[in-house]
Amino acid sequence: MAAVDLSTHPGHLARRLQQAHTLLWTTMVSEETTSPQFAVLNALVEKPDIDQRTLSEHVHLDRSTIADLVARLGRRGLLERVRDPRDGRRNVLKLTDEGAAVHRKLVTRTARMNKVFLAPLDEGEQETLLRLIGRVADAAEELRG
Amino acid sequence: MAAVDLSTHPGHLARRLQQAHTLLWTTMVSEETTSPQFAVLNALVEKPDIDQRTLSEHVHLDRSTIADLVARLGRRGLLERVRDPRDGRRNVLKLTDEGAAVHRKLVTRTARMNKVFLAPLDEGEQETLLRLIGRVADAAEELRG
DNA sequence: AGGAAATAGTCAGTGCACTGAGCAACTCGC
DNA sequence: GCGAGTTGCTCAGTGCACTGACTATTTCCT
Repeated sequence: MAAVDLSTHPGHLARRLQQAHTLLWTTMVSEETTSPQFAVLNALVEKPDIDQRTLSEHVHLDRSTIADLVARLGRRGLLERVRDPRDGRRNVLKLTDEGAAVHRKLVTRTARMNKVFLAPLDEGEQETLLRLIGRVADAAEELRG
Repeated sequence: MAAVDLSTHPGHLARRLQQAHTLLWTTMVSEETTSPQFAVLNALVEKPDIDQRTLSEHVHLDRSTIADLVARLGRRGLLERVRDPRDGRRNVLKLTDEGAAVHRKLVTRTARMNKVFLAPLDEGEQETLLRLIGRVADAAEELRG
């Protein structure tokens, strides 16, 4: 069996895309706060005081990953975990002032970075790319919702 | 500062795409052999007896990651690492018969999986998606080649 | 030939991401 | 109101992926 051309394999391309993104992120956005961490901060700005389960659905990460991630952000003082008095299973997540400040700073930087990242495509292509990735990801998540 | 819509962020979408792909891979292709591992096997079918450095360029992974990955494949008997007698720094990688057999088996399965993965898009859109991702990834890799 | 620079690989450390097992707390049905 | 099932979280284990520091080998320049 001959070798296959990986440039026609969406999984391989997805990995390369994410890898390229991570590299650009650390140089243009932040060395301390990663892209998934920003996603968590952003979700907490949008919906304050949610629990980890709800958060994990919002950012599309599983509960174990969220637990690690939130613990790291907690250690850096960007958020607090408070046991829900109404429901003792839940950790209610509260963004600290510092967490909100970090989010504010990164919002502008990510916007700048996204421009650079997508610069090789014209505006129509950029819109197409985002829409097509979204459709494939949505459909796949549907399968194992 | 208000929250941002992550569905317009290519990095977030890239992560979701890769995540969806990984999930489908483990159910449709293999539970033991991951997609990056398949990329390595495939590279060794295409170019036998290369060293880890060359391999890392082919599959777009850095040398530490390759070392781990190759060690795992070696432990499973899918390849062998031989010190190059011509150049004592190099590990020459040799696919075993079993490694070649695993590759053969996975080639057909990945083809099937890619079809399912991209099924939400029509044929033209599929081609567009792969091409656009490729261009963005290539350009970003160019920056820090 | 002999020392400086480049190259291949390893190792430690950090972070993302998943599964599967297990625990504590809540809800529902009777 | 009590037991069964569900839900939220944690923990251990594995694998991907990077940086930065280090070792060993080769190459290149004088």
